[in-house]
Amino acid sequence: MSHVGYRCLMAVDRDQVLRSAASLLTRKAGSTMDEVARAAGISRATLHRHFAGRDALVRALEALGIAECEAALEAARTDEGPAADAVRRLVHAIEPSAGLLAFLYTENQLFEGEEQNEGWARLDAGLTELFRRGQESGEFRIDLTPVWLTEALYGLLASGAWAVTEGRVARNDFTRMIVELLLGGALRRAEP
Amino acid sequence: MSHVGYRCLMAVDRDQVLRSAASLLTRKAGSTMDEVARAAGISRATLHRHFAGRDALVRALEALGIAECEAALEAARTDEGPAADAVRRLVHAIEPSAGLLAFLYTENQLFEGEEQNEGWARLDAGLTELFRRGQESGEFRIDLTPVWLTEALYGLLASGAWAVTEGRVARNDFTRMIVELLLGGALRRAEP
DNA sequence: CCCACATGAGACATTCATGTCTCACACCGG
DNA sequence: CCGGTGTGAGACATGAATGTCTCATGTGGG
Repeated sequence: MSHVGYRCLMAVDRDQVLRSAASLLTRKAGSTMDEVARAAGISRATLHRHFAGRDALVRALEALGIAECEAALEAARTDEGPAADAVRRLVHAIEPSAGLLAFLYTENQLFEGEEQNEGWARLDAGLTELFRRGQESGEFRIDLTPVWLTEALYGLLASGAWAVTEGRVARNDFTRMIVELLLGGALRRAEP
Repeated sequence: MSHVGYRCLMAVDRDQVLRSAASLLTRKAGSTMDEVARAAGISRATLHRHFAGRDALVRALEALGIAECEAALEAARTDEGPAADAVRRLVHAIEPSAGLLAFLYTENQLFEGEEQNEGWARLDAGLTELFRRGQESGEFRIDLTPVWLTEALYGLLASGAWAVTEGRVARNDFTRMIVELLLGGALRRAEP
């Protein structure tokens, strides 16, 4: 009856279900609750015992995505060293979460309501601060606003994840492609 | 009874309805057929007389988006002059369609089916060719594949349109922000 | 051995968007 | 004035996904 006993008896951990759902919805955003359940190897009833409904599931995925991104932001130590290197570390750390991020990016349900998770605001603030620091240190150009650079990074992460799942970009090139484009742009540099 | 008479008597042109739907769905992707109808100033019945169903409407919007992008690709004359200038002309020409493009970008229904509009393939080919030309002329770096640059451009257009509607980026900065980031990147150049 | 408990399977009601239909009305040309 | 025609309003059926419920089953611990 104890909580410990309860959790240990669960055939599938709630977190496992969440990961499975993230994996499936990343590939097929319109999946049914039934499909999500089957993908996790459980029944629809059990899925409902973990998440009250589809909305709750999506919200949980949102929280998971935010948590992973915040962990990546933390792990990348974006306040240390050159900003360009920090961006590289950050993208590399976010890479495993890029698929989930892309899914959340297209789940407009999350943003249509008036109240949106404050986690996004914290993430935005962290990223924006990184770009602002890079501008202040003279590494980044100042004619592109930190806010836009943040938005652009989200967009590149999403399209990068999409391009990988579609097989148009090699999985191993993900981080490099994004970082090189975001920082260096497409133009050939004069001389290294 | 003639076709001419039929069309002239329509209070609202089918194209107007399509534009209105594009405008609404760009802002609220999950809008109902009823909302789309009301936004166009017509009844749901009339909307169904124009488009057999929601699927048909989305397909029509897809065709519209493709047509607009192809027109922009044409107008930008991407096979003339420096590739960088061509990219700038192209983004500028696509700007009015960016919102619609962003909507289609998130409408995964369009890509889940096995058969997808060949217009996208033509667009991809045109964009990829532009980037390839830029690489060949020595303007663009060769370590970023033309396919990735194409995908990245889509992503930047979508996130740019989104950022503008959210008020995070000034509407007038749309083209410049995208082009400058795509071509020049965030790093401060050594010297102009 | 027995009990507690999580689970799977399935039935069931509900909700919502959609698709279809009818009918009355306004308008326009003859 | 009158018939044709497009339209709006609304009723109605449909289908899909969802949310809720019950019950049988298996398993693990006491």
